Amino acid sequence: MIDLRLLREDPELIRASQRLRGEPTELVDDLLRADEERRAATQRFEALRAEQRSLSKLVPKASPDERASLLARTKELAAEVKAAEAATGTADDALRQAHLAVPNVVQDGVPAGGEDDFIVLREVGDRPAIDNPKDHLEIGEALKAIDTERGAKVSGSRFYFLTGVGALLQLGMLQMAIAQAVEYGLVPSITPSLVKPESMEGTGFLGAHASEVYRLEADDLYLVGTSEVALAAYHSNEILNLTGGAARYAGWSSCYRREAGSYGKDVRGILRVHQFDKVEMFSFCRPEEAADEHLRLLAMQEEMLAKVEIPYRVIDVAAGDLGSSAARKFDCEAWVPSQGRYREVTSTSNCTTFQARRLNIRYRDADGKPQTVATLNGTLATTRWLIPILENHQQPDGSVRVPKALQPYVGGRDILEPVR
RNA sequence: GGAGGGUUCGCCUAGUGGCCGAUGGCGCCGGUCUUGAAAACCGGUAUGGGGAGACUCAUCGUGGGUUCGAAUCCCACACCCUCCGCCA
Repeated sequence: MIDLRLLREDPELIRASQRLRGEPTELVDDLLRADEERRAATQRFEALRAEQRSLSKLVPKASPDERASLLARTKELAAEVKAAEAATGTADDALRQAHLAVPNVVQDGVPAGGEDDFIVLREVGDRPAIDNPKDHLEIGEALKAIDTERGAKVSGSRFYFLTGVGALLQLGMLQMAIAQAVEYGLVPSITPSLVKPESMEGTGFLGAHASEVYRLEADDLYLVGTSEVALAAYHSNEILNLTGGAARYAGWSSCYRREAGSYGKDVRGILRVHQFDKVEMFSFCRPEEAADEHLRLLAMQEEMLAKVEIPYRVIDVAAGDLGSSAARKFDCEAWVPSQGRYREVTSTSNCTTFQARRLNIRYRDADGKPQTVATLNGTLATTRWLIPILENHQQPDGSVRVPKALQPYVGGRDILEPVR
């Protein structure tokens, strides 16, 4: 939810952000109107309520004949108060709806446009020269590391088993991510995969992406698509102490996505699956520190990519391709030799105060006054990384070289050999 | 799944219809005293909304109801705890 004070002071700023996203500016005017109507309704109610309370206090002191007329008046007032309260409730609901409809204000410098209008900030690493590169599934099957056939047999399409060195590789990579996170002072966390509706809603995943989310009808719980959900809601309705700096976490969880509407897209291998594992970073910090914090998260992602020795590029995602909570988003895309192009392997978003306002997460400023925190998130490692790791490090004989930094996390193996 | 107990301001607690936004203790902050600290004493100590402001409104788990008036009475729900059963 955007800051209503900012909206009142500078509605044009919000309209400009909407234009950058390619979203209607009318939503901004709807919100302004709803805000005004709610304030008017509230004032009406409060005036009536104040009168009711002061008259009510006179009742016990009144003489018997005064009392009769007083009671007549207060009885009338009670009905008016009730009506005014109902009107306030209606206005509140309308405001909330209008409020939820407006996405976060885009940060200065974000490119305008949609999915293809990103800006490439840099390309890092040398792409390996591989003749007729095999794709990750072919390599993974030869290593007996990835089994999508049995995944489909047991659970359906877009499910898979990681076995043998495949399982070891994923566990090792995620452990390396946690180790790096700990090194930088993040609190390692294993988070719930099932969350209540308010947690899902608070993080903004029930808006445009509601159809992406698995819901357990019988228990009214949702399967998270990322531990961002649980980590964001972890401090909901709290006032954090940020005097020692940002509160930072690294959450490890399985993630679940319905991938509705992506039929026929990336069906081969483990690029786009219903369940995967991920280590996700999450920061709560002062709003004025958020842009720097964002760069810090990006740097940690790049450090991880360097450790697994895969070429990648960093893109500044265009406004129209941002999630509703994000003010800015950087993606790292790894080089995938079999496809001859870059594919997203990390994403980091600065949600400024947008997400925290909905989740009611605050800190105390220098004057001791509660203020809304900024939240940021970013991928540190995920199942998908196995793709560029296997493909970029494949050898002509079908084996796969293990990057040096990863070797200690896979039992010291430096090479993964095909299983015959 | 069954039975019982509970949910009040950071923590503990008082409060059974108006004097209650709410008692007391602990904690915390400030002050006095002290070479310093502790102790003692004094004062302060929820959040959100509206208003230029004096101020005002909301919030005692949540939602409804009764009443001129609800932390307090009634109904429903949620959550927590204990015990029994079941499962792992």
